Amino acid sequence: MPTITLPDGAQRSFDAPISGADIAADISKSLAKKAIAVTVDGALMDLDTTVDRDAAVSIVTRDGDEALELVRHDAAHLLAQAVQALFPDTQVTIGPVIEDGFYYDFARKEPFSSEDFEAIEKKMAELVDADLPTRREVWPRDEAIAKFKEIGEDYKAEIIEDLPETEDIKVYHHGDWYDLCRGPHLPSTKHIGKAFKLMKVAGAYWRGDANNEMLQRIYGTAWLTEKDLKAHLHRLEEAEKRDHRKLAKVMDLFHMQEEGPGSIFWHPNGWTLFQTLIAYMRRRQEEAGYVEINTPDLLDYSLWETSGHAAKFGENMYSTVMPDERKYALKPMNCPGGVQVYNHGLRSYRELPILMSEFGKVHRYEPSGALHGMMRVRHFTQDDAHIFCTPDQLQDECLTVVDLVLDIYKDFGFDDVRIKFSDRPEARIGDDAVWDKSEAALKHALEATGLPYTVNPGEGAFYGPKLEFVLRDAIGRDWQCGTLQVDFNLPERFDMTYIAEDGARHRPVMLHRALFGSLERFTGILIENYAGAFPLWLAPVQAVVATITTEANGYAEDVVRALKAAGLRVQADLRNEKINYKVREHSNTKVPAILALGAREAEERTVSVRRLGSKETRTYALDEIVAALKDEATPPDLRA
RNA sequence: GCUGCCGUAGCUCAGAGGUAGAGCACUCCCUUGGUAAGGGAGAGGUCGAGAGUUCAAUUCUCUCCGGCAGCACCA
Repeated sequence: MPTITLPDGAQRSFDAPISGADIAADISKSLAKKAIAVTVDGALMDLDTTVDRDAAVSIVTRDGDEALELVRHDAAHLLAQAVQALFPDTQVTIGPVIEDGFYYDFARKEPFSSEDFEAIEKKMAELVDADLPTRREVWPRDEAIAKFKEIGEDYKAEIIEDLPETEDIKVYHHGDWYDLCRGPHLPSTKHIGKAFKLMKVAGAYWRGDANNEMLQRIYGTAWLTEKDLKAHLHRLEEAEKRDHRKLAKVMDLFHMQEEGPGSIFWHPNGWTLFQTLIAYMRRRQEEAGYVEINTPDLLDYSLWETSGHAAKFGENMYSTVMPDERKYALKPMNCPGGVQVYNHGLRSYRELPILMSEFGKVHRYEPSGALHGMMRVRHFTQDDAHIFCTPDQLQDECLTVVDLVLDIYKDFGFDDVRIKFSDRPEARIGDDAVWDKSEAALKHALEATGLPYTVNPGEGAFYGPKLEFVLRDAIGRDWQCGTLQVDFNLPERFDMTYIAEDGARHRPVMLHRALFGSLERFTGILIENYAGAFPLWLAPVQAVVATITTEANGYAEDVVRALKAAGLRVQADLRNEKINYKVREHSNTKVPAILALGAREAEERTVSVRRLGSKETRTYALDEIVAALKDEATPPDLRA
């Protein structure tokens, strides 16, 4: 006879197995009305689940934390039900909950278009109004396969065939319509509500495998209330305004054109930002004991065969046979170049660790569909470095890199960096003892930060484990920026050695690390992170001196000269335009400080300053504002 | 690379089987104006490229190139 324990600690005993719904009813009438599911010993289950043993039970209502996921999952079913009602020639496959919503993958010859959405949404709303009750059935495996095959749902049949023998084949009915599903689900369609919206349709491979047929995936978003839905749509709109591709146009940072797919034409403003980032990184690295090198972009293909890139990465490499009949390839990575520098001469253990950095431009023939603004390009600059050290030094070096990268991200306002740890993959080189050591070193360095991280089992490089530092863009996409990898492979392939204390040659360990990762990608992330409103030290144009009347032109030139002398990036706007016009234009292009000058300022040797994002103006003495801006424009690493 | 959508002036976009329009930007003129668009005039396009259908294609069809969304890929 079950005794159930409620979240507040209260216990209730029942004479016979009892359903979640009845437990709710036993507690209160109002709760029974609001109940949509139960958790039994922490596991979320259907409301009609029968509890036949002692357990901790809580009744889930629409106010509970679990409600949103249930609503979204039911919304996915609702979508499938509506689609099959309207387009009977459609097969269903899977429809999971994702961040902010759900999707459902359909197989149908005719493409869906977003024009179909209105009709589908209308149908979904009708099904909600119909308040179709949910009914769960457990079917014998063979019958389930036969049934789904019979009704032409081959994908469902395939899913069941692949389910473990031990798993119940659960089928959820919503009215007449039914779907294979693990559950749980809401008691009826009414509980889904109508705060959902279909967002987009796109192709997706069956079971995520590019060798399989392509299905049509319809994405939707679903929320508990209309207000939440509106807020979400508003957030999306706001995020779109931060899109670096749009802002880069407005701010005149770079452009791309057809002849160079995935290639950036840096404009003066963008290049200034790029160079500011490099200068910053160069200082940080120098301070951390790095030396900087530079190696050729184009090298004989044999080098890439030695390194293993030809075999592993060849499809992504640009290569060409020249009139001298030699085959050359543009470097897709900097590491072999760095190794050549290391190998040029004998190395002593006394030199190690060697921290060798290179701002190297790498060239990768990325799949056309992967290209995305500055985030995924075919030619990009890495703030790369290779650390050559003894196995004993490995752990300390990892730790130093992790500390450095996180400290650097802080300078750019990134506090919530996602970190991923990827360990040994199936296909790998090196014996397990070496992997044990390298994984432990990397993991220890990571854990020393105290930051949360996720593990990607088996996702490491074939030559060693890696850390990825992931930043999120304005539209919610995650991009890997920094990385730290342990490598036992290249030292082997390139026969790298150092002379140890014992006078014999030993094999060094190599760390690959990039902190920004790609300057191009990091710039894109930065634009979105700041919505273009850069802190002064990063802003390509830090101040504009705008005249109100031509009478102030002479004085404006003095002001510009004074600001330039203080090392500031400043432009004069002496155009015959009203100050309103100038303020508007320079605000739109995100100039952090507008210094307006009229007859009064010229007379008093002052400037009237308006800062981006503020409507106020303040008047300063010239010396005062020059000093203040100079101070503010000091990069974070150069501050006292 | 795959599926779908898209490609018109520097930018944002409208348009239609009879060879093109707006706003902003640009040039010139007037205006010297005090913190988010002063007024006027002018210039600017092989309608992504190629082929086909048609009396006629920028518009319809096909191929290619490029972009967007997602998938796959991604040190």
